[in-house]
Amino acid sequence: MSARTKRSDETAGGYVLEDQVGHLLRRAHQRATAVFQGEIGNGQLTPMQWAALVKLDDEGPLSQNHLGRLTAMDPATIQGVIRRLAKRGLIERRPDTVDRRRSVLTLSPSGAALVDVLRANGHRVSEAILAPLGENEREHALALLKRLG
Amino acid sequence: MSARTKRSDETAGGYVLEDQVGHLLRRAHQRATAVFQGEIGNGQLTPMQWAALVKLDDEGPLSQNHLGRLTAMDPATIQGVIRRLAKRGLIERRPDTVDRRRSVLTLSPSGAALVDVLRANGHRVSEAILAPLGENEREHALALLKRLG
DNA sequence: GATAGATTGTAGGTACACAAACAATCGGCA
DNA sequence: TGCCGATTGTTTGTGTACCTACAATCTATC
Repeated sequence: MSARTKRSDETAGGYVLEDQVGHLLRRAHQRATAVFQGEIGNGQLTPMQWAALVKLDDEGPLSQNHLGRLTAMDPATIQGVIRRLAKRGLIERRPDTVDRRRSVLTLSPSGAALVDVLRANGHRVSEAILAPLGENEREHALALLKRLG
Repeated sequence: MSARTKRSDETAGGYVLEDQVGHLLRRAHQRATAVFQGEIGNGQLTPMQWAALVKLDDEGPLSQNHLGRLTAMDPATIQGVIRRLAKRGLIERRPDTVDRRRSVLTLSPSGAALVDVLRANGHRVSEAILAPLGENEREHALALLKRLG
């Protein structure tokens, strides 16, 4: 194999990059984040930061690792996300009086206000990502993705 | 809204993070890369590096940017991928005699050998990622993902 | 043949993503 | 009470991923 005989010349059963789930998932995710940047209405905000803000708004005060689990982020990853959000004043951290390992996270007033304003844009983001699919296919796509997660 | 009234208490139409395509795509992609690392059989190799190697094997010598386009990578991103693969001796770069801006990439003998050996594992990776779905759903899922990319 | 515009590769900066290793702290159990 | 294992958060290191800006080079057009 390799180099001389092109894959496209071969019969079925070949490994075609464009047909692999992993590659397709990566490309779809790529486009999804690009759409997010264009539609969320706040150039600073990334998808992860948005997820953290929304979850904090929905669930109320949480520890850092707990928020990470709810948003599917590594402890090392959520740490950076929180640091950047705190630096911008959207999140406040205070030590937990009961468990001295933890710091409790809450949305700042401006953080909560931002979430309220941008929630509508969040719906627009999801619609734009799903735009290539018909109305019936969207529910089906979501169901399949949930099983693949 | 925000903080006091939990989203989960509200009626339909709320913005639930777990139901957003972007979030689901991110989680599915997350799992896909984890499965890759476990099944590809080479601890060093990442999904992007694998994509670059396979495409080079399929298409023969290519310029760096061209390879990036074929694998859906930014010029700045493919640059790093190529640098690491070249450092490990899996890819060779030589200046293009015709267009002096370009450098032509080829698989080294060991790079080509690696692709040959691991192609079978590539199929195993894709199957493992799709394992949660039934036989009929897989084709449908691939088709939907192609339209979302 | 000169020049404007596009393309190629590089560099610096920011932001995920995860593994590995670590100190501080908590919880349960002897 | 004392200790061991688990949890919390941090740090370091590597690898995507994209933006902006840039120098070198090519191409199309005049």
